[in-house]
Amino acid sequence: MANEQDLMEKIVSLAKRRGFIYPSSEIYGGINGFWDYGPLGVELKRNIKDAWWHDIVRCPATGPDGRPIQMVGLDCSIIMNPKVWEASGHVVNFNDPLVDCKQCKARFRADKVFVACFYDQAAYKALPPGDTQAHLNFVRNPAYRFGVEADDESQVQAAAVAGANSDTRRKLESGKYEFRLPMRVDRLKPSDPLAACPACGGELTDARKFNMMFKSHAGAMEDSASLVYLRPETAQGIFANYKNVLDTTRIKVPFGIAQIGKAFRNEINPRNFTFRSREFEQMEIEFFCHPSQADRWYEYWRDARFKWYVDHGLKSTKLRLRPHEKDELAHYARACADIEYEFPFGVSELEGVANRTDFDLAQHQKCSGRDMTYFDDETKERFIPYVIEPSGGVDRATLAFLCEAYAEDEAPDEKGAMQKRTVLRFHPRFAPIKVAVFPLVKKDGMPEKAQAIYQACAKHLAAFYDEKGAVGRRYRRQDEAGTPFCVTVDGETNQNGTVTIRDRDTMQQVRIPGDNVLAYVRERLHI
RNA sequence: GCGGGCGUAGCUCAGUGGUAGAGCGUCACGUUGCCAACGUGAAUGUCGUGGGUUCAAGUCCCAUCGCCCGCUCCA
Repeated sequence: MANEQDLMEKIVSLAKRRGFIYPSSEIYGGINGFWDYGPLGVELKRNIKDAWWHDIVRCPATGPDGRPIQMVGLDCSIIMNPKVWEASGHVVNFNDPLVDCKQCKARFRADKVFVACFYDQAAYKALPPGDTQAHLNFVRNPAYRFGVEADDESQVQAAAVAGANSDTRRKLESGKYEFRLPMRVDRLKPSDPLAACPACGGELTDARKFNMMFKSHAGAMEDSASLVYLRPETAQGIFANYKNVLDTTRIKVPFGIAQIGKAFRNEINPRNFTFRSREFEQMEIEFFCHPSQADRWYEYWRDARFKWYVDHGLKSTKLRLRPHEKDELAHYARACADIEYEFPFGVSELEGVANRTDFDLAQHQKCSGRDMTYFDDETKERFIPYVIEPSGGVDRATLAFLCEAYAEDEAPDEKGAMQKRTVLRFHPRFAPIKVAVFPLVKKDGMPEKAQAIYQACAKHLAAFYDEKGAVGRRYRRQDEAGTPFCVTVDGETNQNGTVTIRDRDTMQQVRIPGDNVLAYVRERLHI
């Protein structure tokens, strides 16, 4: 763990030092949960988004039905009519503290749930005096404690007795049991094991407001009528536009709508560098299909998305595909799998693939009054499509690729002694800079020739020119930026026009004609 | 949210209540001949922020913000 912690610190440090990721508004002390991407970071992140958009929208694969996948893009506004969030369930119980049962997943208003105990007097008196732990264990024994829903404290005992079984009631009447310790659940200390679910007796989570949406006001008046939310997910914008897309594109089920965009969640506890941020970017597909085909499409997208991460360099040994257990599923989902990556700080979710059924469209149909059904002209069938949702975090993917790329190896210095080298082994598609061009020294016309090669490359791909300091240092700098190739103009260039081109990972150099640099790089990087 | 640790130069970090420091990095000039070269010089700090104690605070106290770790949480 110490090593992993060191590794994460090195990555954070490198990210800052080389301009990948900075703390947001750092000159004012930063702000918890917000991050900025620097010059290299913005290229990395953009490359990831571009690759996703290309592979999903522009050039989609063949689906499980043997036909090319139908996919269109969308870019929705961040602020929408608040009714969207009422329909989606995000606004539920806005002001009320809520608790969830960890066991049965039921949700209650914390100020309406009380916990108490029926003490077994005989057992209680038999406890060794002065043994605090024994008393605590006694009180927390699930056999005695219970939760009950009641409007206020005065009703707790009656409600508890009414809910008790006949055996318990007899013991209460005979004085063997005593009613004790009624306590509102949101007044317990966080995570107090006394908290018990009124439905099943299971352990409850801490009381908290579940609404994590950032709020603002649209218009001049800051009243409840002007209240709006920053979207906490991009999905609802797609559902809200589902009918528009159907009506304007001649697209047919099965098809998908893809979107990349910012979302905002007022996380209680941002943590782990950019992994859990309050402002983040999602790349998300809502794939609409016939209910009978949903399982098949779910499996297809789950496996396709997993493979995408593997194909772009995440080691399969560090990736997990974790299907959710039945009791772990959200209320709207019939199946869900997380694609997880083994970050230095632990295994965490990169992307979730869920079968959301017709929950969202049915919800919007109900709340908006608009018809969300689809009519299949071939089968003459009318239905609300099921939705398969692969939803990935762009910032999480960026962080995963950054962590995966980070490597330290050894390289000989000028005198032949081995020195530690830090190198980012990015997939070529993601490397922020594809090729760097150097003159070996700043004389004999080398800078001019190098500039010409740089200019030719820069028209087609991300290139970088550097003539400062020793060439070895420039190589190492590019290693830390993850640049796959470095081109050096030297004395021989003057004689025959050839340059050296150095590979980031092997550090081997080959001589090629200066005119061939662009073609060479494009061929090797498949771009 | 709770508990613990830490905030000093771009990075990593020293710093005993008494002049603000090192290594690396950055920049300039010179030198150069392929993997963090060398020489000379330079820039960079409200010591996270705000109060307090003191003749004097980077150092002690309080608050606050941020980061890290553990727990919790992540519809």
